[in-house]
Amino acid sequence: MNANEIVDEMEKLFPHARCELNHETPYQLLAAVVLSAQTTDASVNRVTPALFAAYPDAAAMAEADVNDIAHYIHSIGLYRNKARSLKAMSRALMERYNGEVPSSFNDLESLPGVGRKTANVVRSVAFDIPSFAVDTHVERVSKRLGLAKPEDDVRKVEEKLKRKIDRDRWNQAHHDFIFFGRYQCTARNPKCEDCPFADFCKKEKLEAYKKKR
DNA sequence: ATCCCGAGGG
DNA sequence: CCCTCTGGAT
Repeated sequence: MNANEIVDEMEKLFPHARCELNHETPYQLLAAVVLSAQTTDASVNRVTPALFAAYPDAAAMAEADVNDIAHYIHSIGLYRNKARSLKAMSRALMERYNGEVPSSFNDLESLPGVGRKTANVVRSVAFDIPSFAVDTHVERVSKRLGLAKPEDDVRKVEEKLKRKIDRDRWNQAHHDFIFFGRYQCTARNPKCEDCPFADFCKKEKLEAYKKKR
């Protein structure tokens, strides 16, 4: 089964795969993705309504007190770093981009608290520019399905996925991988019984590799 | 005890 | 490459 056929199967399993971070604007998506590091989307969605009611855009967040931001997002963890990032990112947006979220990868990645993964998600979801963000789910699923090698870093995984999957499918495939990873091919206790990829899965091999290092 | 749509610093 | 930041869910 080649990569495009794998994506076909994922889309049969999860026909409604999409971004699950609630947001109204590109700025709110950007902020929500920054908050989503090492946290579930459900947890982020619990804090963003009050956070965005208080600070709906870059102009408001740029003027906010970091401790006040931290109070709103405390329950999601890593809250000190994230509060600092939100304020610094928003100030940079005001100073360099007139408060608007830029669509270029380099502009996005230059923002405080915004790395490769966040920049790719914003380009894909907010601007519909073909991208492939590699997060914990995409990396795990790609390696289990043999689309990447155990020793590949996220950068290498992204390269391989882009090479193997048709460009016009990148944005949807990203969400297909996330849903598959989140609801079927979970990190712990994956549902291998009814998995269409079980016959060529590299899960055991991958765990053997991880153990001896 | 492990994992969750990571980024920055060493 | 590594480490740290961090609460909540399982």
